[in-house]
This record gives sequence, structure tokens and C-alpha cells, in this order.
Amino acid sequence: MKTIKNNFKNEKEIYDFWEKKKYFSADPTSSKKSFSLLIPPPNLTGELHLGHVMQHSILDAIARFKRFQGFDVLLLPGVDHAGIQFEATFEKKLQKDDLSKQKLGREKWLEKAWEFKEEIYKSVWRSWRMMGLSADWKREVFTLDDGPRQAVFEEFKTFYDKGLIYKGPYIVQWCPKDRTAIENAEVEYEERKEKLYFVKYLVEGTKNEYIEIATTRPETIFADTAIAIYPGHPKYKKYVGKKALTPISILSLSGPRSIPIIEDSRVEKELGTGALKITPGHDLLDYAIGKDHDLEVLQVIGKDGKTTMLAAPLFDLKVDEARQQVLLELRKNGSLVKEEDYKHSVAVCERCRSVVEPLISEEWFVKVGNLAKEAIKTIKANEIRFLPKNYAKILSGWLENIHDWCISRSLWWGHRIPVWYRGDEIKVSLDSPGEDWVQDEQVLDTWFSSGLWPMSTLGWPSFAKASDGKPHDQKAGFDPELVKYYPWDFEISAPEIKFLWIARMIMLSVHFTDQIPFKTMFFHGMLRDLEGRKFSKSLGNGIEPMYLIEKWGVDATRMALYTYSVPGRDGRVSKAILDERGKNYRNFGTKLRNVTKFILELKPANSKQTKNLSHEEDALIEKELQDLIKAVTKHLDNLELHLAVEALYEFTWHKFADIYIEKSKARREEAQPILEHILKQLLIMLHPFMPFVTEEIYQKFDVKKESIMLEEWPA
RNA sequence: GGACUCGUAGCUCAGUUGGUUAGAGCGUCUCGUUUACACCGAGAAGGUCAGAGGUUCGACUCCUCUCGAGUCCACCA
Repeated sequence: MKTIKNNFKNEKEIYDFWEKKKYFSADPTSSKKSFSLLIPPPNLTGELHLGHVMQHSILDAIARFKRFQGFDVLLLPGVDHAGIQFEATFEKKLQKDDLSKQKLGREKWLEKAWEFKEEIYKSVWRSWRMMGLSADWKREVFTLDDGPRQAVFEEFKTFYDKGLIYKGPYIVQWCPKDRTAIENAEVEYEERKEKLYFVKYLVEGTKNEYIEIATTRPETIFADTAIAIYPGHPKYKKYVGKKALTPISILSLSGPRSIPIIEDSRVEKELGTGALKITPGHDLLDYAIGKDHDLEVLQVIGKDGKTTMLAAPLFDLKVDEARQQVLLELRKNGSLVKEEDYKHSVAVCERCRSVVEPLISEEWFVKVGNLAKEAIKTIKANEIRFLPKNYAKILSGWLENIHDWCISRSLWWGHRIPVWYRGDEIKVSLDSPGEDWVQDEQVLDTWFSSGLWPMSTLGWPSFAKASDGKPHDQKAGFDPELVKYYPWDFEISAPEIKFLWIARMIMLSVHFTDQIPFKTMFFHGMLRDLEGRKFSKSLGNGIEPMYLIEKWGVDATRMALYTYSVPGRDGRVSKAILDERGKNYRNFGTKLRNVTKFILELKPANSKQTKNLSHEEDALIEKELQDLIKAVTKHLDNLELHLAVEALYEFTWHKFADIYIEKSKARREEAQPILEHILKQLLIMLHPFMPFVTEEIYQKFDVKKESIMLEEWPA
């Protein structure tokens, strides 16, 4: 036991002290049992928000608790390059300097992007330290680092060699603003009030027999390649096999065109008129129907979200303008039968909220059917503990209906597709195979690398066993002993990325390592505003974590957030409500300091040295302390941090301070050893939640260790 | 259309496997400057635990239905 008392001036000094002493470092050579926690890498887009702070506070509390319990703890930090979002943020910044992708070119742009990355990284780094995150900094990983780069290559190459990766022109969800394909899971739906237009197509060979269809997108008429009716349509059945004319007058260079009338069971009786215009180039269902009927695929909306030459002379118009122009014409030529108000959901890009345009694009895909099956088996075998439990069902349900994964993105920020071309030759290689080889222009979906996060952070594939039983080459320089931390004991996430990220991690880990990626998967709730809306930059309803930290301190901010850490439950907060809780826990910190002042600074000269529980008050408080220890331990084991916090608060303030301490004043000398004992035990139990005050106070004890972090959890 | 979550004091939320007078914080009210603390202490008011029915010796807790709030998935011609 050392008796040097550190008199820390502020939280930063405490943090620096811990770091200097390497208390956060995991030790792969340790004989202790390991406990590993993986920090979900925040997106490289700017300051951490309140949700991050809550998530990371939860991780930190569990890490500190496990250290007290004698585990060799690894809390591994990292940041995600976040392709689309980073580019969007970066683009705004470039605009201010009157720069753009076009002006800079790929190389210059990447150079500046890496500089910007450093800028953001520093702010994330500062926030983490300020919050007291006890992460093992020397093992920090960025998803574009060499390690992950090797891992991503291994992943791509393996899939490619197994024939699970293919490339080709398919219909994809295209975001015209971000100018890239996105996948279904990145598409959201917004309810909008639009019009449903009823348009008649003349049946060829008749004078005035028409098929009426309903559409919300008249501007795509230019790309119609068939009319499909449901089988046995009473009115239109007789036209099957004939042709219809697109209702576009000579004004258009392309029309009117003659298109076949077909039958298809995917056309629904109840919707619209039971007849559907088929536009394989701009609708997923139409694409599928078109494929089965060998229909031509035309494209009237380009990747810039504007009309193509197919619509000439309505060329180069935005979708909305094109729609208005087409409607003018339809009215003029009498094809527009009627229009109705119509409420329906429109597909938008989850990142930029612009309307996505299904269109044909050359992209890379992964066949994930079998991977999903393996993952489902694992989930159904309950190998992973999900909190809340029902997420197991939600995830396996999604995996059961999984579609091929579009992994290419038309971006520059990310892992470039490791495929090289020379004439007709194709090679999969991380670096250029030689002169005259040109690399694929696209990069991989961010989740293609994030999905490997549990493995790439630990140096996979260097720890993977090859068929000869020896570890792979170790280019990335990772310590193979890190494999002991895999699978991870604990992972946490916001529920909104359960498919994009969590499901992928499970699929990829099971496939590549035959193991689950993590033993416990904790989904925290979302913090929302009082109307129940998500916090977002565009709504401007966010609450800055720094605001709370500056006003109430880190410990109080953490405590306030633990009260919202019930798995799967959203919390409604406002500045006022968080201020209230912040104030409450700031007061609690003050209470702790006052208790300490009374117990340690105003210690009577002739206090007893040893505990004696013969007095009934002493016996009672000791028993209550034991109950508290049991309760807090159980709550932490069950990952019910909010209950642990509540129990500690209640005991400290209302049992210990209000009752026991008051009574002890009458017999202070005798009670002194008990007062000290209880205070120390409380500090240890509170430390995972309030790391700074507890260390500050702990240092005031005469008999103590170098740091509270070296203490043991009360048994 | 399918799945799920929630509806507990004025507000934000807890409430472990069903068990005696349902809890916290803030807010409100009344006292109190006793030598750790007014960022405090003592005390009080405030809830038919959304509603109805059921299971049970006993339900906020389990089951069914209704109403209300919300999330996710699928689809929207």
C-alpha cells in the first residue's frame, strides 16, 4: 500500500495519470481471464453526439467493472471512414473554398481528404479522453488502415475465388445527389402526397380501344417497354399478345412506340386499374417482370437525376420538370383520363434524404444466401446473447429474406475495389499487377469493411489458420496473441444499424472464423426529442454533449445518460431534462465530496482503528452494504446499468449519508473505521460510472493503492 | 399487410422470476441557517399503474380484446 496522495487539479490530470500508468492497456500475455469490448467505430463526420457519449459511457462502465473483477480487459477504439457521409461532409467543406471533386481530381482530392480526416479524428480523440474512456489507445484502428485493408482484400478475394462475387448491369437504388448506388437497407420511405395519374394507351390496330393504367411517374413513359395486366383481367384479357402505343405525341423524338401487352401474375388485381406499365429501367418490380418477358431496358433518367436523350426534346430536365412537361402533353393529346390525390411512400436516401432513382448501373454484388443461412443457424442456436432478446428474431427474419449485396459505390473515399483490368484480362490484387493495368474506379461499400470490424481490429487474417495450420503472413504487424480476445465478449450498437452492420458482422464472422463475432450484443435505445423525433442536424434539435459536460461535468453527464441505458428503450430528452439530471448528479458528486470531507478531513484524533460491528447501527449498515454489493453486482452482470446507478445513489445518499452518518455523530470514534470502509467500497462501486470524482476522492485515503483503478470489486 | 415496443405522480422515467401501505429525480407546498453538505436536511401533497375482461388465494407484473403513441420490415400502379 502506497501512501502517496495525488492531489489532482482537474479531470485531465487524472486521465493523464491513468494513461501514463497504462491502466487501460490489455495484456495478451496475461494469465488473467480476458474480457473484450469492441467500440463501434463512430463515423468520421464530425463531433460525437449524445448517442455516442451514452454508448461509450456504457462500454467504459462495463470495462472498468470487469477490470475490478480481475479480468484482463481490452476496450478497443476505432473510427469508421463512412464513405458516403464523409464525402458529403467533405464536399460541403470544399465548396466553401470553391473546390470540388472535378476541380481537384482523384489524387489531390484524396490528399485533402486525408488531411480533413486528421482534423475530425482529433476532435473525436479529444472527446473520448474528456469522457474518461478507458480504451487501449495503442490498439486503435481506423477502417482504412493497412490492417483492415488486408482484411478487406482477403474478404473480397475469398468471395471472388468462391464465385460469390459478380459484376454486372442490374437495377439498383441510385442516389442522384450522392451519385452512387446504395442498397435497399440504406433506403428509407417518406410518406408524400402526390397525384396518381390515369393514362390511356391506344391498343394498336384499333381506333379507340384503350388500356388504362395508373401511374405516379408519367415521366418514365419514355422508357415503357410493355403493358402488363393481371392474368384474366376481364376488360383487357383480349388484348394480350397485341401491342399498345405509348401516349406520347410526335413532340417526342422517341415516341409513340409500339409495346407488347403481356400477362403477369405479379400485377395485382386490386391496385390501380389492374394494368401496369412496365418500365424495366426505373422500377424494381418492372425490372423483374421485364427480365422474365425478355423486354428491352430503356433509360430515361440518368445518373444525374435528369432526363436522357430518350426524352428529347425534354432532354436534361429534372424529374419534376419532366413530369410537368409530360403531363402538359398528355392533357393536350387527351391521354390523361383523370388524376387523383394519392398518399404514398417515396424512397429516399437515408443519408441525404433525396429521392432515389431505381436505374440500371454496372455494380459489384455478393451472393449472400449461404452466408445468411450460416448466420441464421448461429442466431437460432442462441450462441449470441441479444439485449433485448427479441432482436435475435428480428435479425434472423431479415437474414431469411436477404437479397444479394451491392458492394460497389461510385465514391473515392473507401477501399478501392481490388480488381485490375488490362484489355480483357482481369486480376484481383491489392496492388497493381504491373504496367498497363488499370484499377476498377469504384470503392467498396463501407459496411463491407465495417462488417469485418470484430476481426480486422484483432489483425485478421493474420490470426486465421491456413490449411497448413500456420498463421498467415503478418503484413499488418498485429500481435497474433490478440486472437484470445475473439470472439468479443461485448458489443453495443444503436438499433438503426442492426442490418447494415450487426447482421453483416455475424455473417462474415461465422463464415470466415466459424465463430460468433461477439457473445453479447447490446442494443441501446435512441435518444429522441420530446416529440419523439430523432436528433438530426437538419432538424437542429440536437443537444451538444459538450454543453452538458461543461455545465455539469463529465461524471454527472455520464450518470445522466446511464439512466437512459435500458436496452432497446428510447428516451425522450430535452435540454431542460438533461440539465435537470445533470444538475442532480452534479449535486450527487458534491454530496460525495462533502461526505468525504466529514469522514476523512474531520476525522477525530482518537478514532478506533479496527471495525467492530457489535453496535446495531453498525451491523445494520454493514448488512445493507452487503445487500447493495450483491444488487449492484447482479445489475452489472445483467447489464442493467440504470438499476446499478439507482441502487448506488439511493444507498449513498439516503441510507449512508442521511441516516447512518447522522447517527454516527453520537459515537464517532467507534464508527470511524466503518465510515471509512463504506466510503471506500462505495467509491469502488461508483467508479465505473463516475470515474473522475471517485479517483479524486480515493486519493484522500491514508491507506490506499496508487489508483482506485487497482482496487478490487467488493465481494 | 407482417413483426415488435410502449402507454405508471405535473414532467422525464424505474419497477428483477406475480406477494404486504406502487418508487426516483425535477417541479409544487410546509418547516429548518444542529459544528460534512442550502449543489442541504425534516416532512407533505400528488397515481382507480390507458380501458375492459380473464387466469390466480393474490396482477402494474401473465393471457385476450379495445383505444392511443411509436419503431422496424414488406409493399404502394
